[in-house]
Amino acid sequence: MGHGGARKGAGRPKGGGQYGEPTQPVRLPHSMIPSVLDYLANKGYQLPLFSSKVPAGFPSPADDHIEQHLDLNQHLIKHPAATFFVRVTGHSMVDAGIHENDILIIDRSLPALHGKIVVAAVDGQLTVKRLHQSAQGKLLLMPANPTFQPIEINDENDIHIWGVVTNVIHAV
Amino acid sequence: MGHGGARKGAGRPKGGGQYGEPTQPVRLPHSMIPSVLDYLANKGYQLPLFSSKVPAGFPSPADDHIEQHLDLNQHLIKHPAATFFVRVTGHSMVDAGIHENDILIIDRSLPALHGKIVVAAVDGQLTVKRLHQSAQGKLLLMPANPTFQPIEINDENDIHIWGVVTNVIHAV
DNA sequence: TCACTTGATTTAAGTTCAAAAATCAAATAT
DNA sequence: ATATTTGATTTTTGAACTTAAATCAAGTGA
Repeated sequence: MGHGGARKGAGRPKGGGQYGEPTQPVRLPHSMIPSVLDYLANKGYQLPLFSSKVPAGFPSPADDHIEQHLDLNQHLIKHPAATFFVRVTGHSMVDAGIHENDILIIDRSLPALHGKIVVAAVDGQLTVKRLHQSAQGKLLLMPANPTFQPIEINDENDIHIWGVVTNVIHAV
Repeated sequence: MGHGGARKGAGRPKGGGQYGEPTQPVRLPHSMIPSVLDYLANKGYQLPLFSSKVPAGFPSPADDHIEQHLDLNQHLIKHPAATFFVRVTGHSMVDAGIHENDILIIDRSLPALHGKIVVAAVDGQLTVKRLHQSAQGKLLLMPANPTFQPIEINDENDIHIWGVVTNVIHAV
């Protein structure tokens, strides 16, 4: 009558699930469940990173000669709560490699130091400018066109620096 | 003796949990649990996107005047299984806005069409080049230096196109 | 003897359950 | 009268439990 019996290898195979490894139930907020499942399906967006100086005799990225794996969010966004994006309009920063429709990654938690490219609100409008610190210690927004005067940041005018540009994302 | 009693508003407040909304147990693979918790803590990296043409009288990004929310992975990576990154070495593509140490996003599933910037393996080395299709329909990799000859892609030489560059990520 | 069916076993996956947390109100103490 | 303690209530939250899926081996029939 006995069919089967206690033995090694019987039963549903270990690691035969959809993830190929042990799982555990964790509670997720309702609104994030679809997004997390997408995140899982894409393995956390950990994609291979190659270097163009590495010999590449193997035409498939699915081999072992991979420098490392990268998640864009983790790599580009150090302070998620303090980071936002700005889509560029106009061509005022082409000399800094910033073009129309580029997406800028802005970190509000970084100090606005001399020479940094910043996003500021000037006349109620967002603008991207390079920050200069004068000899007197005053902060100036440098315009793209040198015939215009630098814009000083002080308590009188209503100019606020929103944050420092950390990366430029350009669609080719 | 009765303390408390059935009444509206008694008990632990609804939405008082760590997520402020109902939750549900979902099975996750062990290896992804830390990464998913990080993903949740950062609200799925859905960060605000502003436009620099939008009036910005409000100095805080934490207000309602936000164009939309964006997740870099979802926005930049349309085919996760076919996408990889390449870190740029050298200055051969500066005219296309590609600089040393930039990270290129490559999609292997896009057709390598005339004019596209592609990553190819030439002489066992990864290189970034613009693709040209000649009048005869031959595919050519155009070198940065015009004194060099274009490299033809055919069955004789061992040149493979790995994928099409979709975006350039540049650290300022 | 070989192919097919049936029962046992083991893991996967999702639901349910029970303990913990947080709040309100009555009871008690100051 | 005011502050503190205690019990009741409701939701959260992590773990236990149950059902389903997949595999092996013995039994059955051709």
